[in-house]
Amino acid sequence: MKTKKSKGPDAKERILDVSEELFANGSFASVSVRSVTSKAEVNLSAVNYYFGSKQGLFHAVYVRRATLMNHERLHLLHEADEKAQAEGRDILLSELISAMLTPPIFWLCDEEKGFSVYIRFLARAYLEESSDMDKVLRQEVDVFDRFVPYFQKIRPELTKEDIYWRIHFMMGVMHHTINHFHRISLLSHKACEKGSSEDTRDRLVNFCCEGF
Amino acid sequence: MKTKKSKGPDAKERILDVSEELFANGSFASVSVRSVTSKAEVNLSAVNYYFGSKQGLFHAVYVRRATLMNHERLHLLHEADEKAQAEGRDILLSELISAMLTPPIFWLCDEEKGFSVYIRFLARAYLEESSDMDKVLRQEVDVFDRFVPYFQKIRPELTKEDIYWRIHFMMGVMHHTINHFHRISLLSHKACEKGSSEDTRDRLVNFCCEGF
DNA sequence: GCCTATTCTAAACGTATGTTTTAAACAGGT
DNA sequence: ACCTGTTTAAAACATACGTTTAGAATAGGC
Repeated sequence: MKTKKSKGPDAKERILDVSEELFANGSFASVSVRSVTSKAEVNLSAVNYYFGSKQGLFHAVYVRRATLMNHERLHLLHEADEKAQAEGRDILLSELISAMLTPPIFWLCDEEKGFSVYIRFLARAYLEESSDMDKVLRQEVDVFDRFVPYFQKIRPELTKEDIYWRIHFMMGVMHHTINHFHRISLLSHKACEKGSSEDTRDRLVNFCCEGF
Repeated sequence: MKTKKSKGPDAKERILDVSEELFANGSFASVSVRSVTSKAEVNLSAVNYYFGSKQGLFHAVYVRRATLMNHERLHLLHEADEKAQAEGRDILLSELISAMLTPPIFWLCDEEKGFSVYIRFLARAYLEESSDMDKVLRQEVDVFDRFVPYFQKIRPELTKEDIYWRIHFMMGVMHHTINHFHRISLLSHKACEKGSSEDTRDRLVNFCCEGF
């Protein structure tokens, strides 16, 4: 019997928003259920009520936006593919890489929605040792598999192994860029500042294209 | 009054070894002082006795090998520089990048000593939010500064900003490779296995060279 | 207005945490 | 042997943790 909630913008959603942010800034263990519930202004037991456990909450944060992001990736891939076919040419390496990296990078720089927080959350989630995470990552792996044939088509000299390694490296650059977005200015003694999303994306895509 | 210790290979060192490993596999918060002391077979209070606090222990783990690693980097840089001068040529880009990446990557693949654990520890430490870490990273930043003029010499078309960005990306690929060393086989459906240290290093250096 | 399922609240539980304290054991130096 | 500084030991401290429980509040369906 679905009803309207009492407390404004849905307590459940508010918990997800808050924990997304906290998990983005700290490790799983360093974020307490109490810090979540107090910041979300819900009762302590709400987390266990809605998500069963702290681990369940973490999982829910991941799932909420993962599907959407991977759909965006596949959508961009599809678009680029159609455009290439229409122009009677192969898909470009930069288009492939851009399709993989643009959703997270754009989300990262998206100030308005909570997506930027999600991307930082994701990059951190990859480091959690929970055996859950491997299962959770499956979805992303499946998406990448869809890209592999395209890479092979335009770089036939590469083995599958080569391609997986390079995708692996690309994700590395990306996650690092995300996790240390704020540290580039420290490294460069303020020579570099956080630029626009396009600037960051272009630098990143460029680096990866050449590396590939 | 410096004396010989009673319990074999120095309790203090044993604590560092154990916590290095535990911090390499989990976040700061997820590692308990008790798990350290019990695995190191020392009394619970030993951590606070030797290092003042858990945070102090973490810091000590970092410091123990950081200086050595950065010395190795500078040593390789110096070697390459001398070799290039002797041959009357500019230093190669690959030599520069190799000097930065070889120490951590070789340590990573070094089965014998505890260095491999340290490298994983390091990559994780970068993500700890403690304001301490920024100070701790200064040392590495200083080393990279020594490399910048060389990059500028052989790539005069690049601005300092460009160079910092690319060093930034390189560290990203490296840390990711380290943190997800075990996951490459998951991503590739077992197509890729953890190869030799040379293989990994070469792939990595190559990717970074081209990206640069 | 009553019923039922859902949501929220407050309190408590048991355990694990980092740190401190107090005292015992120990190892040279003289 | 005695002293002194260092290291180990066991216990206790206070707090923070994730989770559970039992009951109050709430909202629609009829």
